[in-house]
Amino acid sequence: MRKKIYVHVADDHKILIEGIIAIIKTDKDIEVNGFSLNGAEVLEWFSKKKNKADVLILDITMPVIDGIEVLKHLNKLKIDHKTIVLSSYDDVKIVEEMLKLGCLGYISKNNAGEHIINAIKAVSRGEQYFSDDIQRKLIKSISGQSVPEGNLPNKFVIEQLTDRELKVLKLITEEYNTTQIADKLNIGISTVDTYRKNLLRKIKVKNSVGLAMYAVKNNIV
Amino acid sequence: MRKKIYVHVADDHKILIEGIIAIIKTDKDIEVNGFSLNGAEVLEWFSKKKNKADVLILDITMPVIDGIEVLKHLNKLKIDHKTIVLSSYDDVKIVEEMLKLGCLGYISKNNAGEHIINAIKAVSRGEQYFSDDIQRKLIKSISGQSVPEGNLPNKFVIEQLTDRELKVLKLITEEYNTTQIADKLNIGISTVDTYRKNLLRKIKVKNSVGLAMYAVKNNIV
DNA sequence: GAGTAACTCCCTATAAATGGGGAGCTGAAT
DNA sequence: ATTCAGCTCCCCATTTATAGGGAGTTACTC
Repeated sequence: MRKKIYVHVADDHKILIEGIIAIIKTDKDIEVNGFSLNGAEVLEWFSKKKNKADVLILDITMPVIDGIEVLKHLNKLKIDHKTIVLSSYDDVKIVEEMLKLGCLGYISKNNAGEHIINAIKAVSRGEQYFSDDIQRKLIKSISGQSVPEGNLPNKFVIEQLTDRELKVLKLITEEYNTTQIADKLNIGISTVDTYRKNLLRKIKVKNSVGLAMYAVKNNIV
Repeated sequence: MRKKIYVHVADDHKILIEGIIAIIKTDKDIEVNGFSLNGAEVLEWFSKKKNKADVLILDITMPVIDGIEVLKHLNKLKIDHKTIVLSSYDDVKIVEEMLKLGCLGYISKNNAGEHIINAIKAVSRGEQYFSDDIQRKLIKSISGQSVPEGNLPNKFVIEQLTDRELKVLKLITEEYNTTQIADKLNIGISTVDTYRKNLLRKIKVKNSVGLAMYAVKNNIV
């Protein structure tokens, strides 16, 4: 019998983790030996030497630290990882960004079930694995638009947001306008304006709607 | 041996459906005999007479028709249902709205795994079932703020959006401004203004950020 | 003690969004 | 044949957001 493959699962929805565990149980070569509910837990788990997983299944949108940041930190900490990204956002740019960060597999949540076992086995051998729909999108992107090589990544390189900026961002997503936010935080309108300007610059979006979308996608709200 | 409980699962993420099926498989009294990936499919399934499920497990946020609308339609069509709502939004107001629409159980996705079997058995007997965190929130809401009885529901009673309104809504979430939307749709700026006004009125939010938040929460984007 | 980051506020000016109304046209349904 | 919903566009007026800049305070680090 061949060596067991140990898997760590990270997703902020426990039901999804449990589902994956249940699916993986059907294959006796694979075993889930750890899971995390947010990015910080992943890093903590992997930084403990006694813990070891052959494959990391990683959701992108998680609270505290998101999947993108997790990969960056793992790389920075020189922690070897074979990561499968599990995502509801099938934006090609994000796929490419994750690939640059060293993930080996990318599966859309829409059809993860049929792919997850094969994906784990493939990446544990060091191979790449993408679910059908991701493959289609990647091919379309490459063939169709010949992917503008240089200008993808920095959309995701967000400067750290300060406490105040985060508070303002949260209130923006709750549909408050500048005056109301100023009232709620007991600061001046100009100050809120400044924070919004900082947010727009840092997150690189065009307007408050963009801020809100960023907040949702990154579980800040 | 007692009679088997048949379950229909509705969620737009197939992996979640598969996870639930895998979990339910561990109990031999329960069997999943159908699933849907959106609200329209649920209604279609239940309106066919040969199909029958004792329990419907229903996600709130689904494309085409969301969980709230599904319950309304089931009620309108006089289709008997024992529904467990499965949700990531633990807003008490939504829980109460769903209860008014006749759902028997309400489980947060965060701890669905440990609850789902018991919840199915409970509601199949006609009992109510809520996961711990939902119970806590309901109690807190009732005891703490003595729930303003009358003013909850209509936040969720959304008039049907037209094709054009949906297109505009989608473009708003993509950070386009009125002029750019007008260009993209080859219509006048005033027209886009009209659609935005209609959207604000129908969805009952204060600004475009509110529209964007509604759109993500309802998987319109 | 100089530097820096975060927090705070201000000015000016333009662009955009919001709120209220009205109104014509079309195609499908009763 | 009329009604009605959806699509389209317009008017007016006001509020808000966006964009560019500057600048003072604290608090913490090197």
